[in-house]
Amino acid sequence: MAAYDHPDLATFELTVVLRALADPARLEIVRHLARVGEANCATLIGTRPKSSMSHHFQVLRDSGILRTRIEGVQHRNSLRREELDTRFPGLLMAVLNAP
Amino acid sequence: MAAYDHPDLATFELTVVLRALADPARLEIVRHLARVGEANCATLIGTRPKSSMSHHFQVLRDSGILRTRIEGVQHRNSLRREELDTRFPGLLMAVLNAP
DNA sequence: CATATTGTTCGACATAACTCGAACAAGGCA
DNA sequence: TGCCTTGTTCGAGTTATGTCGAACAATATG
Repeated sequence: MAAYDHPDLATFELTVVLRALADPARLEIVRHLARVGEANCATLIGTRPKSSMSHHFQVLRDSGILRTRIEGVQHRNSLRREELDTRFPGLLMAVLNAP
Repeated sequence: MAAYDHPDLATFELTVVLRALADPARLEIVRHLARVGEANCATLIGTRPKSSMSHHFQVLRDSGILRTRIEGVQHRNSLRREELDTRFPGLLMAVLNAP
């Protein structure tokens, strides 16, 4: 498996990021990653099928919210916190702290 | 025209608010209101037809982002800043300050 | 009352988005 | 090599969302 493409910080679009966060499944993923730091896809699958999760990870990746690092067979995901904070100060924190 | 229903602070849903903000037209409306304080629908219509704008205002209203006050024939819109800030601290500011 | 102004509502259409099974790809290991 | 694990990709189906014209409602004004 080839490495993923991650968008550059300067190209993050606010509406794209907001749309990516505006889904319950993805919000759950983001909050989980905020707690554990890094996780592979499997550990994040609740009751949803793999293909659905793969889709959500792609949306999050394409928007710039997370990064996926390949290690063997596993794909390790983590938030791009510093970059997100640089481009959209306070946004991620507000979302993570929200009820 | 009867007064509008505005959702209660405690019922604001993060995903609903994010989805409402995740549209270019609505983001423009929100940013404009942040600048001018209050505005009726007509002054916010760019090239879009009235029915489209009415739809966007409804989405923003239903999510809790803005309030609409009826004064004669005009409907005056303004952000529910304090309430939004109470429920989602920092969120609106992050969105308004974003590039 | 007649008319203009402001917006809403309705209905239809187009497009985007989420969901999920099935097939596929790549790495690790016996 | 054969098989298991981890995810992706594809395709189809369903639902949600945005767009816009046309008709309607409410208020103000001549």
